[in-house]
Amino acid sequence: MGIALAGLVLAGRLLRLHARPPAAARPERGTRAGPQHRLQRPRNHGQHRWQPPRYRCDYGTPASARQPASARPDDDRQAAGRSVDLRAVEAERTEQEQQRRQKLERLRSQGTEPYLSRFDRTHSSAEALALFVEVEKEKGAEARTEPVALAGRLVASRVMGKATFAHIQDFAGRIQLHVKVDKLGEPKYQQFVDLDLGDIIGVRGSLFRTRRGEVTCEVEDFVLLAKALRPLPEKYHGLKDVEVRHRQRYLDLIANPEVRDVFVTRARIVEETRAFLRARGFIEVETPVLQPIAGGAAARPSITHHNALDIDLYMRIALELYLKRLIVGGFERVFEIGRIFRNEGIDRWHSPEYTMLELYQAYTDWEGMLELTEALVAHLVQRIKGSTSFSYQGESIDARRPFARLEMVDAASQASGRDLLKAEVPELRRLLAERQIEARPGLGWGGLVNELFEELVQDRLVQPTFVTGHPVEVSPLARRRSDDPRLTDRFELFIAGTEIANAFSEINDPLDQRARFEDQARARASGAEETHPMDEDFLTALEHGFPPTGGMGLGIDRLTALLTDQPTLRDVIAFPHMRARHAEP
RNA sequence: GGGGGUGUAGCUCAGUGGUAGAGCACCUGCCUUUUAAGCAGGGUGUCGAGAGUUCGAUCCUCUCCGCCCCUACCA
Repeated sequence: MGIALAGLVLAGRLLRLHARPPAAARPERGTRAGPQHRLQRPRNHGQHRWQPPRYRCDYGTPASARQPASARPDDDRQAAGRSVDLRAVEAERTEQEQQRRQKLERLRSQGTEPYLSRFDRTHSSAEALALFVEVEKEKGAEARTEPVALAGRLVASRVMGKATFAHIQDFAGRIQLHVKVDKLGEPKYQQFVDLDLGDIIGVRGSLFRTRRGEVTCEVEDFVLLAKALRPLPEKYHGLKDVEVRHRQRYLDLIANPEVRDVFVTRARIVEETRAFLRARGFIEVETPVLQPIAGGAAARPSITHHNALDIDLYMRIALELYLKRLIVGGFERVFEIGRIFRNEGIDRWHSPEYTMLELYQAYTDWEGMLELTEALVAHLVQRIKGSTSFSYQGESIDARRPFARLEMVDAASQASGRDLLKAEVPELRRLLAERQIEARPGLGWGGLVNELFEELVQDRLVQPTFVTGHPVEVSPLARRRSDDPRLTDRFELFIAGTEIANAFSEINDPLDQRARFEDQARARASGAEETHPMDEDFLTALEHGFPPTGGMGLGIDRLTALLTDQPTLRDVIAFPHMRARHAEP
């Protein structure tokens, strides 16, 4: 062990890495006791040592089925069967996994710790390539740089006897390594050859350009930082299986570098949005995710339970009602970018949890929101795409201002060949029926007009288009139009046939708001499935005085899908929800 | 929810009523500027799960499960 340790320390000095000695040499840190000590409260506070959380998560377990863990009848059986299970697990491992585990054991028995704690690299792959190009300018084609330290995942290896070419991959890209036995010496060279694809290593060496022209690190020393126990997906075709790409996104990210770009762009979109809003005087806030009433939209919520309060809570379906409470409290420009949850269907444009931007600005109205939304979207397109237009799934999208505008009722009237402002409910139902569209029960004039719009117009709105003047019936939180009480001061922004943003002049008449909630309750009673719930606490806030306010919501995931040219929302959500896989039916 | 497609080696995919193949990966050997390295040898698999038909099923039938697409609901 002593010799092995010395070798490791030597390697550590060479590479300036901070390798921890093997576990056996540092008993004080080799167990879980270390981290737990840090969680302990000071001794003079009595017996308050760290303990596991008292309440286990029994979410979803019927009360009748709950019992102490020790009382569960199958616990003993599981404990007794453990060794058998482990053998079964071992037998189920693939040959490659077994080989890698054996290799791991061999390394440990030789005194090499295959999982180190730190490696100080000097350059990323991209920085190293740039460095070489700079040096090459001065010294010409035969240039060699000073040694650099690089780290990454081994993704390709071409062993050619006494020399090996390999590639490591880091966040910035890939870089080639050249490993020669006469640089490393026989034992160390053999260790390199024994590495597996997927292992994470650190290397040190100078940079040069090969005959074929690739900038390459001539490895003088290397260290294994983390052994991979499972093989990588195929190097040429990448990982194609959509199910695996989603369930094991990390493999997708390793094997398909363009996937990383999507999530980097997603982060940039959020950052640009924040910067844009901050520059306009908006303050970012956070409001409850768990809510006693799931309001701000008409959607089915997910439900959860809080043990200490012993109340059921809903996962929020919108940010709206709490942000408005902040406006009541005197905030004049607020926004939140947060996850919301809707317990509904999943398809290419719908996800059970998604990220919404909502913002509220006092003393402005829907037209102020329209200006802001148009400016924000045009700004994001410019910043992300570097242009005023972009391509989405083969369709060219022109995001130059001003975006098109369309009155919802006008558009639906034109598409249906009838002036819907003058049409009555039976005629609207007939228009829908003629087109084999089944109108949901309980819909009135506004709901049916909205239905006609969605069926006949929405899909055709490929270019950015503001649709204005939604019916009151489908807008329980939007201010009524002064010149037509059936409509509201509202707009939605459509791009590529999908709704991206939704905004309106907020209701600041608490009595009107109460009446709207009551309308919603009536709609529910006559069969509408999703209606806005009554929220007395919110009404109380409005009754204290709510300034004229414009509000807007924007779907970050959908916008990201557009700006990254991804066909579905799943492609811009790192870990999309999927059904659990069952071994047995 | 309804319709269609799909599931075969670690990955990408062929294929057949007589228990299975290719490329990459992997294992053995050779190879010191290669790059989808190459050459020689090796198949490592509950053919998604269960039942049925059959002498025999990965293939045919039924049921179930996952995933994808369309459709319905929601944004």
